[in-house]
Amino acid sequence: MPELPEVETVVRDLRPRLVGRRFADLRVGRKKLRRRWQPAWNAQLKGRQVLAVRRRGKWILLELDTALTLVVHLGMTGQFFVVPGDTAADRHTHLFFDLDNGSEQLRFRDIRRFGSATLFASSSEVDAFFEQGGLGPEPWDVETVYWRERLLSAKRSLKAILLDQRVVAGVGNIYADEALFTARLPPTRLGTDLAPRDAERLRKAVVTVLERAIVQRGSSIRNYVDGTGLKGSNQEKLMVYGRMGEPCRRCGAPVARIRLAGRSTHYCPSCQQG
DNA sequence: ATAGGCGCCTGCTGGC
DNA sequence: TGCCAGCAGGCGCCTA
Repeated sequence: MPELPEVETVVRDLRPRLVGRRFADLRVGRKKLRRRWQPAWNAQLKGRQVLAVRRRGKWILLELDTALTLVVHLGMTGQFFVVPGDTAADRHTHLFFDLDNGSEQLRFRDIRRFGSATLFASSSEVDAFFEQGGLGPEPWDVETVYWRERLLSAKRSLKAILLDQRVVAGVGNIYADEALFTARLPPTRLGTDLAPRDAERLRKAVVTVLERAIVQRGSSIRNYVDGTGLKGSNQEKLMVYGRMGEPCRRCGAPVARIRLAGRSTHYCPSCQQG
């Protein structure tokens, strides 16, 4: 579900609500998430204070005192938000953190449970974890030369390249399609076939669509909510994603949908011939 | 070395 | 109404 803009919105919402506060108590549901919760973490987390809330790619990092870091991924349907402690919870809510006196709670809710929460003992362990996964740079840190190298390093479609978290961190299915539309490049084009000026246009388009989506507080297609439980509005601004058969907002031709890189892929056959 | 398929899960929609 | 297929903001593993 959530890509970089959605995760960034959650982080920005959580930051003022969490920094400086303590996990007075916590409760963990029985259903397992993608990465197994270790029972020993309960005792380690209890009483910890939140020092910082950060994002790296689609990962959320809660930095705690005593160097602990809770690393959360929202998967497809994950939600991470603060609500009054007496708010009703359903069977899909898996983690409950009482903040200070428990008048408010940080909760992790995830219908499909592709999400995860993992406790690391230090920031260097977190770094090693990202290193091991080969997590690429944040989109705004992608340099022209690096980008060119990555496009040329393998013979695969632009869509597959954009979805590869090792190339650039944070882009998912929605914003890959949106960036390709903005750059006016077909998703099936091979990275090895891009002229330098096309590559540069795509690099910039990724940043543009992500920044716009952050301003709109993310795209709520189905399940996504921000750090307070509210929907974003970027779904109203999408140019191609989820619009198969509808007229292209630029030229009026019907938006097409194909299967590419294992994912549903939307594009305008007329605009994206680059 | 890449694409494609599957698995992990649950819920929703559309067709018959 | 019921059933079944197909779909979904992710990602890791396997095979050819």
